[in-house]
Amino acid sequence: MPELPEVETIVRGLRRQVVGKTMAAVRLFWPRSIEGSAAEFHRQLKGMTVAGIFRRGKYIGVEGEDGTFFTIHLRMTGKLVRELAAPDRKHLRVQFMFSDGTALYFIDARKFGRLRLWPCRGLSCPGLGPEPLRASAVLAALRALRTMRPIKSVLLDQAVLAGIGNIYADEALFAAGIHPLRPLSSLSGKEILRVSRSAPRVLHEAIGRRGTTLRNYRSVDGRSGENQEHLNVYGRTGEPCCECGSPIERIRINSRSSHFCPGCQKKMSDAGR
DNA sequence: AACAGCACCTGTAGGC
DNA sequence: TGCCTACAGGTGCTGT
Repeated sequence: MPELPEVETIVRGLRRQVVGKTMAAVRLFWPRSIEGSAAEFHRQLKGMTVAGIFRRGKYIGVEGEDGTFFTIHLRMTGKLVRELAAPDRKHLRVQFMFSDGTALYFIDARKFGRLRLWPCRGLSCPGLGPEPLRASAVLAALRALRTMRPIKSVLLDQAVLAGIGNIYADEALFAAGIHPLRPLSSLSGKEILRVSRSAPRVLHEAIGRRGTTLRNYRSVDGRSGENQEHLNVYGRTGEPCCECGSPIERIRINSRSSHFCPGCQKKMSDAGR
């Protein structure tokens, strides 16, 4: 479900809601949501006072005052909410009860989301690329790679850049005017520069709109995002492109949908743009 | 190296 | 209504 802008929105909400609170009780309704020992997870978290909340890529990190650190990855349908709405009840996987009487619920219809104790303090992780929020970071990451893989696959690779998912990869490529199947190594310097600028831009814009709500994403206080009103290609198969009017096409890349405008995103290099 | 296929799971939408 | 298929914002494994 959530990509970087949605996770960032959730993290900002969590900071306001749970920092400083103490977990009086933790209940695991679906223990497989916990990676590693569920018993150990429960033992470590009970009584923990939350000192800080962090984001790294699509991971949420929660640090306790005693240095305990755990992560939450929401995968496709994970949600963190303060209030348990009736339809969410059957998807409740983990419940955190705080000593002030408030609660935080981990809801996850498809059960893909994972919580786990993190071995070290902080969210350093050797498998994650840099944050794609600055053009210079994206540029450096793309320039360091030489591969014939499609640019879309590269953007989705969390080891290259951490946080971009299917929506924002498609939107960033549309904004840059680059076809998703173009091999990275075929991109000109100017084209690499365009992607490096468009990816942070679409992410920052989406954060400003508190993310994209297509189905079940909600911020911690239950609000929808607004970025779905501003998508140019994702989920718009057959609709006219806002720039040139061509019908948006959908193809499969690495078994995932890719949406693009055949008029604005040519398959061949377009040095003239 | 990089791909497809499948696994993990459930819900929803559309065709018949 | 039911049955079927396809599809979904993610990641990780296996085989080729």
